[in-house]
Amino acid sequence: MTINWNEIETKWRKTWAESKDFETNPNEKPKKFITVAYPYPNSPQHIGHGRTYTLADVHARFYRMQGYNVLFPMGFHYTGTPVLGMAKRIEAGEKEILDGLRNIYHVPEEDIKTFVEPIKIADYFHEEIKSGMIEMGYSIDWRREFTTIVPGYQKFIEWQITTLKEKGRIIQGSHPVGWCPKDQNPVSQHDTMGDVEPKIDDKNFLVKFAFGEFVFPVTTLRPETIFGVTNLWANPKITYKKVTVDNETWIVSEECAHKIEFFEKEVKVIGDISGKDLVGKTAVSPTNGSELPILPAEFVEPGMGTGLVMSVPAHAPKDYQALMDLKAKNDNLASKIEPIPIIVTEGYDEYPAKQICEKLGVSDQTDSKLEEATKELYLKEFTDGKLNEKCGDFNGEKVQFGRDKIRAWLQENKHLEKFPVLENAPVHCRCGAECVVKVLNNQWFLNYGDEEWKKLARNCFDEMNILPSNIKTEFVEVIDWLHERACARQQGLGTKLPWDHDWIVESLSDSVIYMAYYTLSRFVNDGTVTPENLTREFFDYVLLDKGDVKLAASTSKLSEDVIETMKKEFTYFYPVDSRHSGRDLVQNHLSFFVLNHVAIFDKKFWPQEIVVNGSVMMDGAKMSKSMGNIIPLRTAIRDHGADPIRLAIISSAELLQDADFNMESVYGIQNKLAALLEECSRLKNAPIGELQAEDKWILSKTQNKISQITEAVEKMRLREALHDILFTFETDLGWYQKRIQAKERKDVSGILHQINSVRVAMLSPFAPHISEEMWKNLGNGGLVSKSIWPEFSKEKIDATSIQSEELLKATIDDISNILKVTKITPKKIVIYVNSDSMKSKVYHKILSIMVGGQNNMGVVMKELIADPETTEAKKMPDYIQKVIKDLHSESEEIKQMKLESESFDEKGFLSSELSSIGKKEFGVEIQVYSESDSDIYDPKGKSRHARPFKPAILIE
RNA sequence: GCGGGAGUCGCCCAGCCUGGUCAAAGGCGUAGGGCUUAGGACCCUAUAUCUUAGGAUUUCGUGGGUUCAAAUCCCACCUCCCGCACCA
Repeated sequence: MTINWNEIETKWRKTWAESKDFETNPNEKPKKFITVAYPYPNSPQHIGHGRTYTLADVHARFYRMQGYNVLFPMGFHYTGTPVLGMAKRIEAGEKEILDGLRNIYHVPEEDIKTFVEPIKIADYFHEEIKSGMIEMGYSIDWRREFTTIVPGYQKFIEWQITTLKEKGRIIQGSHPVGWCPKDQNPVSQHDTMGDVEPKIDDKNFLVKFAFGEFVFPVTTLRPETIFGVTNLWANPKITYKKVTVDNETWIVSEECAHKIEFFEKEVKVIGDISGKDLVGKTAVSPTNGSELPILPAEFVEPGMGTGLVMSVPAHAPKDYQALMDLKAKNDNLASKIEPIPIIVTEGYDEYPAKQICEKLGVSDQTDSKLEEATKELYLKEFTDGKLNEKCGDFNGEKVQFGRDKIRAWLQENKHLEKFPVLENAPVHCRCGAECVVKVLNNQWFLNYGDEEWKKLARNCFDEMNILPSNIKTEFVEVIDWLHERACARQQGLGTKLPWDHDWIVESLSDSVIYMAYYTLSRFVNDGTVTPENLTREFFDYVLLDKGDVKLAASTSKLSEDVIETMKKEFTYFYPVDSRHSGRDLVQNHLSFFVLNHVAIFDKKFWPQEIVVNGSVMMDGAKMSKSMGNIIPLRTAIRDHGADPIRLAIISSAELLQDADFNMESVYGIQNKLAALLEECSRLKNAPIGELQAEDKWILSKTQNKISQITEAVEKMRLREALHDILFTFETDLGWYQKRIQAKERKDVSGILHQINSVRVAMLSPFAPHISEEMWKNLGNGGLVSKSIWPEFSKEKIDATSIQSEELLKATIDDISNILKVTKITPKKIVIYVNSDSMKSKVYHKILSIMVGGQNNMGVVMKELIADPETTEAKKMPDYIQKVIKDLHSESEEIKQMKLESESFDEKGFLSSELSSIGKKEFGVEIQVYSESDSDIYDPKGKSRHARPFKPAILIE
C-alpha cells in the first residue's frame, strides 16, 4: 500500500487548526510550559533544525495527552548581524551566495531582489521556517508568535536590560573588537573578505620600562618573565617614533603608533628617534628599578607589538640566541650579561632556553628552528613550570596561575596594560581596508564572573531536571569559567540600550528570559494592549509583583482588569517547565538563560528543566552547504511526509548522541507505518469474550509496555519509546499470532483492536498525522491527539499468565534447540513435568532466597538445610545447582511473580496449550506426562530430569 | 595542560547510572527460504566458535582489582572526538 502522506497530513492539520487545538489559555488544569530556542531566520530550516523542535513537540503532545494544559509557543530571533552581511554580499552580487539561494534554497528571483535589505531576508525565511513548522505538525500556539524586533518585544527587552542594570548585573569596561578604519565600524566574520573571523588575542600585554623622560614599552605574552629580564632589544635598522600617549611619551615603531590610535587614547607623534640611538642606553625595570641595557637585535620586527622587546635569555630561545650572537661578536655590554632563571620546569635544567637551543642545534638568531624551540618551551613552562624565589611574592606559584597574578599586580601599579592584537592578521574588510583592533572603552558587560551570581545559578541547576542527566557536569563547568560577557554591540538588528542609544542589546542577551513574553504576546498581537502600554511599572508589577496595580495602570494607561488578566496568565504559565535546545548552546544560551532567570525572577519562576539534544548528521557526515548534503526540511516533508521524517529523526539516536539521518531509515519507517495503518483498517472493535491464556498474557504484556514507554517518554528517551511502540510490540504480537493461529481462533479481533488502539495512542505524539488516520480507521471516535494517554494499571497484569506463557515459550525453545542440534525429524515429542513435592519445595525455597539477592550456592545450601522442611536438599546438590542456574537467567520480575503465585499447574497448562502450538511448530503431537503418572511413557528415563518450570523432554 | 565525551559481536548503534533477565536489543548488510509476472515491499530462518539432547567455550579498547557473579563498579594505561588555554 502506498500512502499519500501529504494528503493525509494536510487533512489532519486542517482539522487541528479548525478546532484550535493548540491555542492554550489558562484554565483549571495543571500546566506545562514547553519552549524551544527560536530560530534565526537567515536560511530555511534543514532536517538538523527539525530535531530540537520535533523532540519538543513530542514532549508537548505527550503532556497534552496526559491531561496537562500545554503551552508550546514560537518566536523568531531577528536580532543579530548575519543578515546584514548577507545583504551586503547580495548587493555586491556575490555569486556564491546567490547560487546558494537559487539552487539549494530555491528562493524565487523576485524575492532575492529584495534581499539587499537585511530585514527582507529575515522576513522571507521567517515565513519559510514557519511554514515548515506547520507542515511538520508542530503543536504550536501561533497566536503568541513574535519577532524580536517588534515594538512590544523591544519594550520587554528594554525592561529586562534596565532591570539587570539596576540590580548591578551590568558593568562597563573596555573591550577590543575587530574594526575597519575606513568604514568606522566593527567587523565580524561576514564583513571580511573570505569570511574570516577576526580573532583577537586578548592575552597580549604591554609592559612599560622607564627610559629617561620617555616610556620604553614592550609587548609580551608572558608577563611573569619580567623577573628574568636582563636587557631590552631594539632594532638598529629602523626609525622609532616619539609619541605622546595620554600623559606619557612612548617610543614605539611607526606601525605601533598607528595601532594605538585605535585604543581610545590621545595619540600624537612628536618626533623620531633611530634604533641605533637607543642601543647602548639603559632603561629601568618597573619591578626592581635595575638598569637594563638596550642591545641591538635584528629579529625584532617593527610590526610586532611596539617594535621593542624585553629579553629573557633564560627562558626565551630567541633572546638567548640573540645574546649569544652578540657575545660571539665580543659586544661589550652583552659580555657582562648572564641569563636570570626564574622558572623551574621538570625535564629542564637551570637554563631551559640554552638547553633547548643546544638540543635542536640552533645556529644563530635567524635560524628557523627557533620558532619550534619557542613553541615547545613556552607550552611546557606554562603547563608544568613553577616560579622561583626571584619572583618575590610569587615564589612557588605555578606559571599557569602566577601569570595572571603578576599581570594583575603590574596592572595595578600602572606598569602594564592590555595590548590586544589581531591573531590572524592581516584581515581585510570587504571594502578593502586592512582591519585593526579597536578598543571600545564604553562597552557594556553582563558580569557573569560575579561569584554571588554564579552561586544563584548553581542553586538553580541543583534543583533543575537536566536531560540527559550526564550533561549536568558540563553546565557546572561552564558556570565556573564564565566571566564578563559583552552584552551590547554597535550594529545589527535589535533593541537599543535604553540608557545609551549608541548600543544595541546583543543577540544572546536579548534571548534569555523572553519565554516570559510568550505569556503576554497574545494580548499585544490581538490588540488588547499596544506596545506603548508596556511600561516599566507594568512589567515590574506583572512579572515581578513589584509595586501595585494602580501604579502599573496609571503609567500604562491600561485598565486594572487587563493588567490583572495578563499577570494571571504569566503566573499561570511560568516557570518554564522544559527548555529544549541543541548541545552547542550549553556554553552560551542555556547557561545565560539560567543566569538571567536567577538574576531577575523569584525562585518560584526559575526554569524547571533543560533538555539537550545532539545534532543531526547526514549519512554519517556533517551537514554543510559546501558538501551539498543539506536537505531543506520542507523539501523532505514534501518528498517523504512529515511523520516519516519525524520518526527518522527521533529513532536514529538517543538524546545527546548525534543523530544520523539517512534515507533507508525513512523508507523503513514509511513501510512500518504503512503496515500498521493497514492493520488498523482491518481490525474491528468487537466484544471480547472469555480470555484464554494467551489473551491474558498479551494484555499483561501490553500493560508492561505502557509502563515502560510512559517512563521512557517522561525521561525523553524517545528513541527507546518509539522503538518499543513500533518494534517490541511487534515481537509480542508475533508470538500471540502464532498462538492464535495454532488454535485457529477467530475471536481475537476485539483484543487486537484494543491493543493497537493503545499503540496508536502512544504513537501519536511521535507521528501525529498518520496516527489520527489509524485512529479513525480503528473506528475510534474523536481525535487521537485529544485522547488520553494509556494508563498503566498494575492490577491488569496477570502474573500467572506471564510466567506460564514464558514456560511455554521456553519449552518450545528447548525443543527447537534439541532438534537443531540433533538434526532429527521428530516423530514423537514427550514432555515430563515435575511432580516431586520435595523438588517443588526446594525450588520455592531457593526462589525465596534468591529474590533476596543471594546467589551463592554455599549460602543457599546452608539455608536449605537449616530449614527442616527442605533439609533433605543436601541429598540433591546437582539439582540445586541446576535450579540456581535456571533462576539465574530469569529476570527479577519473573522471579518475583513466581514467588507470589504459589501453586501453578504445569501439567494442566502444558497439556492444554502445548498441543496446538506444538503441532503447528513441529508437526507432531506432543504428549505431556507428569513424572509420577502411572501410565507414563518413558523409555529413556528422562522424566527424572524434570524440574519445576523446566520440564524434561523426549524426542524420538 | 585543564574540562567534557567516546571506544560493544561485518557496519551503525542500545545496554553501563541501579552488577545476575547478556553470546549481549534494534537497524543495516550478508546467506537461504516463502510471497510476487518481475521489481519493490513484506514474512520466515541463519549470521562469535564448537556441539547428534535443551549444552560448552571465548568475547564488549588494554591490563589489573573488587565480587559467588563484571560490558556494567574501582585503579592504571592506550586511542579518538569536542571546548578552553597556550605560542618574544
